[in-house]
Amino acid sequence: MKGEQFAAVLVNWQTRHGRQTLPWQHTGDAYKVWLSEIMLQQTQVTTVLTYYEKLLNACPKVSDLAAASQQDVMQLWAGLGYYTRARNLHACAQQVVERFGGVFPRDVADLESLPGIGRSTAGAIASLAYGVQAPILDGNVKRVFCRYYGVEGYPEQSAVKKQLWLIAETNVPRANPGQYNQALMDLGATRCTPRNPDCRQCPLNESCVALSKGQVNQLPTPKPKKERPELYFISLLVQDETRALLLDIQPDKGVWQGLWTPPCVPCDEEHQPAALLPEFDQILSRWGLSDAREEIEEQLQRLQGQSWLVHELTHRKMHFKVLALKRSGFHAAFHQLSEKPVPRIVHKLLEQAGRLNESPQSSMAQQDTLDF
DNA sequence: GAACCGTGGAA
DNA sequence: TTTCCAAGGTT
Repeated sequence: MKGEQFAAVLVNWQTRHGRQTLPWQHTGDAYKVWLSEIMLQQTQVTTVLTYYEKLLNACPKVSDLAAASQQDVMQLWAGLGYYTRARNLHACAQQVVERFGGVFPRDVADLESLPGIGRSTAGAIASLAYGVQAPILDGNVKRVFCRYYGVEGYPEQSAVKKQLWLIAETNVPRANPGQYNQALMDLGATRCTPRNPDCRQCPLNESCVALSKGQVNQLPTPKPKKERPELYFISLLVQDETRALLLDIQPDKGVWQGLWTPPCVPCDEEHQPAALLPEFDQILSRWGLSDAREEIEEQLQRLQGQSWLVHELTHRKMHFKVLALKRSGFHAAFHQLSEKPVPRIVHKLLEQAGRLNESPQSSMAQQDTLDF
């Protein structure tokens, strides 16, 4: 199928079968399109919706976001993951205000010069918000192209990626580029899915190379598997009667930087108490909790028989055990969870602590609190 | 290039 | 249960 017809078929299909009611669609608002595109990077629509509404409610305009504090932005993002996106989001909003007078540029190169906006996101914003003839190449589009054109090889490989971008550039139409790009994404999300694609209801099924060759389930070529290092931690949950929790900010390197977590001591799978006690001594001393040393020692012994709480990241497999303390009175390092940006694991750890504290006949599950 | 960076849902 | 991967970008 030639480029013009390829686009026409997709646009026609999008009108009848594509998604039309997503909150950032049909707004003509580049701020909303940008916000949704950043949140949707490596993240599914259903996950994004609540975060999108929450952030847009807090920051109706890009100038509101630019004026917010970084901690406020992180808190609005907390739980979504890939937190560099949140820092870039904030920096981008500030640059749009400073460099472009509070209006997102329509030029793709200008868009790409902004933090957190790469080539695909720039094309999405330009085409969806401004009707600029610019291609996109996200995971959905890669999959559609790999199958329709029978492209073999892992899509992130540079030669393959180059070929896919060439296809994307060639096909994007002058007319309705935004709806065409939306069609590609909708097709990938609802018909040309990673598994069990619905080729019967695909508008491209008469000329799809993968379908004609019976290669739909082999394309795109899967990414090579990587070993994930397994990491083990003992986390220390100290909570007072107001539910305030001892939290510390993560350093500017590594996972969860800029977010707040309870102290976590790295260890090995065996985690011998004798080896860990000095580490906990340091933590207790730092937070003025040295009187809890014996209790910690007892709990470390007890932890030996317990199973690990697993938290999987893209490139790490993390294991946690929970050590819980109750403390009364004022501590400057104690914070309400609602007041600090915390990663999801913190909620998991608290749930775990609540379960451990539960008496057998108590069925009331405590959330985000230790049972006093 | 390749490593890094979260989380949740589907099968 | 495990595995895969979702509207990627940055270093």
